[in-house]
Amino acid sequence: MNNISIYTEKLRESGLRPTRQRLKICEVLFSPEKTFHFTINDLTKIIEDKLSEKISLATVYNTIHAFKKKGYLKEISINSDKSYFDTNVTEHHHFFDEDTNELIDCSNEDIDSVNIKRNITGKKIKSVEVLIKVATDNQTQK
Amino acid sequence: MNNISIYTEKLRESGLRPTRQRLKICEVLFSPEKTFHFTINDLTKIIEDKLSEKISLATVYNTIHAFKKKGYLKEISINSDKSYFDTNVTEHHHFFDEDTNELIDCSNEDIDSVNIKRNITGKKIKSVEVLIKVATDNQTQK
DNA sequence: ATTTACATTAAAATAATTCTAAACTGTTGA
DNA sequence: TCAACAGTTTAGAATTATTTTAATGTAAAT
Repeated sequence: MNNISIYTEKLRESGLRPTRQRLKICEVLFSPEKTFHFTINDLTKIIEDKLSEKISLATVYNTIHAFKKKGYLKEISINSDKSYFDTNVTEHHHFFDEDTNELIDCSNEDIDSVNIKRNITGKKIKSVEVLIKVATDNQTQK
Repeated sequence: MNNISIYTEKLRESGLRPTRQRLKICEVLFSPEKTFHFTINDLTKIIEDKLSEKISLATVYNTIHAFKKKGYLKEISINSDKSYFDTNVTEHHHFFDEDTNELIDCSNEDIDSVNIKRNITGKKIKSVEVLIKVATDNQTQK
């Protein structure tokens, strides 16, 4: 698998220097066939465990924010304690399993598009996100 | 205005002791005719400035969480840096102004109810929240 | 009144994230 | 090719939000 040249190209296109660290992070994030969700903590663990690479936490944050700004990642807010990121940057919504703290993608068929009948003067809609929290029946609402 | 006896009663009903601190917080949160949004920081400032009362930050956190658990407040996650709370506990959605960091309630007329066509096996839907991020046109998406 | 269980408090601890300033490295252009 | 510059990385410190701790205080039950 030599995606490295592809990632190099992509990074350069977006005005980001293709450094060793960024290429590694690209591999972790964009090589899997399926998109996925992660926290900075998850990502750092993957980098350390799977690839036996040591990338400074600050660099991971920098890179993730750079990728987010370029639109290669989406940030999803569920609770305040940490940020979740999504490698699926298409417009879509989420289920959040409160029992397992797991995020599940909604496909277009899962939910009708949200119809907003009001707008805020002078403002443009930047994003519309639906978050459906689920839990087993006996669970208290969080 | 003697809501104090009302709050005392409410607290007692929910199994919370009506302490001086809790009654003060009730006054700040539930006396205004209009519901509103706040962060813990906002609330602490209001308590210190408007009422010249000093309530320990830990107590504010405890109380807000107790009130949330009892269903007197809702927590809204927008970004990871802080939690927003809402004294409007009815089912409703929000606009979030990225320029001003302001939360705006959606009324029922503003948005059609969200139609979810999928369910997660063994799980019950606990909440459905729509968050519409807005910003002035020239603003970069956050 | 006393007791008891729940609350408050300041301060310390923790966790997520950002900042800093120095060292490093792609890239550009001589 | 190589020097020089601008953008990057890094470890560690700083910051911010929140939680924990352990001692003290207080509402309510006995």
